[in-house]
Amino acid sequence: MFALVDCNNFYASCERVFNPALRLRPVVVLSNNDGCIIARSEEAKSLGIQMGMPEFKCRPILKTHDVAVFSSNFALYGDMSSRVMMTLATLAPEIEVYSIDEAFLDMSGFTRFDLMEYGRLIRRTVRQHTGIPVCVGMAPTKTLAKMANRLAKKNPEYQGICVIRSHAEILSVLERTRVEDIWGIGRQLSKLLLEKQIESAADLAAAPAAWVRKHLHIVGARIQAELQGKSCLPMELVRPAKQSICTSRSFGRSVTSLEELQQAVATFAAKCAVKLRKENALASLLTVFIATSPFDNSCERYWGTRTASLPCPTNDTIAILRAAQTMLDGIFLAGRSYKKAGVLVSGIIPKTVCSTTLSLFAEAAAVPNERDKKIMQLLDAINNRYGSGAVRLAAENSESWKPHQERLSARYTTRWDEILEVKV
DNA sequence: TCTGGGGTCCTAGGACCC
DNA sequence: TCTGGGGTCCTAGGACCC
Repeated sequence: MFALVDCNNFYASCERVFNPALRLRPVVVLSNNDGCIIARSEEAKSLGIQMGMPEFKCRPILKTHDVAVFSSNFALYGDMSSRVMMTLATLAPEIEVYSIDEAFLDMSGFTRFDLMEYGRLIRRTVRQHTGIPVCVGMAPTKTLAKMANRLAKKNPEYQGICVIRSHAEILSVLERTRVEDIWGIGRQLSKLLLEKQIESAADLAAAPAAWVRKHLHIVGARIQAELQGKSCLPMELVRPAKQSICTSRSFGRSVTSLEELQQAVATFAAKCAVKLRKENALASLLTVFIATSPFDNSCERYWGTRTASLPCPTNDTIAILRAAQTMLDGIFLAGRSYKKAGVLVSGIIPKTVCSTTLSLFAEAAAVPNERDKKIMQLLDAINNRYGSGAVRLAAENSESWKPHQERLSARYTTRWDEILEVKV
């Protein structure tokens, strides 16, 4: 048995934990740059505010119903997430942190337990330790546990818990779930399935296996097996090493000059280097991209991107930043209004493996030496202690392109100086 | 005026190896 | 004229997830 524990309206719930006045108000949280709605409390959902809606389009509703609107505060959500996960880790022998607000628990040893009762314990404990409401779904496969969780969320009479175990229970849940609501079936696959009159999860479970293998490939075949109660997605207890790391932002305003783009790209390159060092890894490929707005029809859309291999795998801020600047020169076109840029590092290798492999062109490529490594260590140490951005390269500058973040709440759990702030 | 960010896996096809 | 079998690596594109 697997349990899927999923936080309810996670970002909105985080805002409420530290600001109890919000309990009586609908709450929404915006994406970066205060662009789209990415989280809604139940009250906000029932006002008809859709996930992913641009904020400016629902401004009238937000205003009329006195909705509390927040910029996204990832320092807060990330820390709250780890509190929830730490609590969950005490409630099961194995836990897989699946996303910022979800975790699978291994329930296979709980055969003698009343799982409903245990689900209530999980909910109560997480609520008590963190203030975050969660729902719990339990079933013999991960896909079915996801489905159970969804039912627990959708039907108030379940009181946040849904356990499916017997063959009859599985069948009943499959019949009540449409294909597009199955974990792993997105828009394209739903379309294909609906054309074939496969409309419910029960239909998919009963579809000919060869057809599923052919049209939905291996991923679909696994989903089908899971729906039939055959578990083929095991618990993943350690997070696999990252294969790519991306830092990108939409700009608060349009940016036209190369100089401003350089400042943005420098900032993103430096962020990628920090993330690489946190992963204890080196990157061998670097991608830089810049883009105009996809929504601005008054001018031609431009998406400039370039990828190059680094002379020598590295996580050195200065080396990555230099390479990124050169690549930016190659894709920059004057006379455009840029709205977004980003830096992506890939070809990632663990530091331990690579430290012995030298580039053929090592001498020419200015391999990061001991001194550079020491500088990076100091940089990280200072920023860890005094806050990210306390020390940075002069090339990093967000003056001109800084994203909007006008409704940011306090970082209640990670900053002493903000702990008493409550903005409503 | 205003529209997010960060990932993964799979497949197909080409180039290449023995 | 006839031309096998079994692989790897890389990339682009498509699909999905939160």
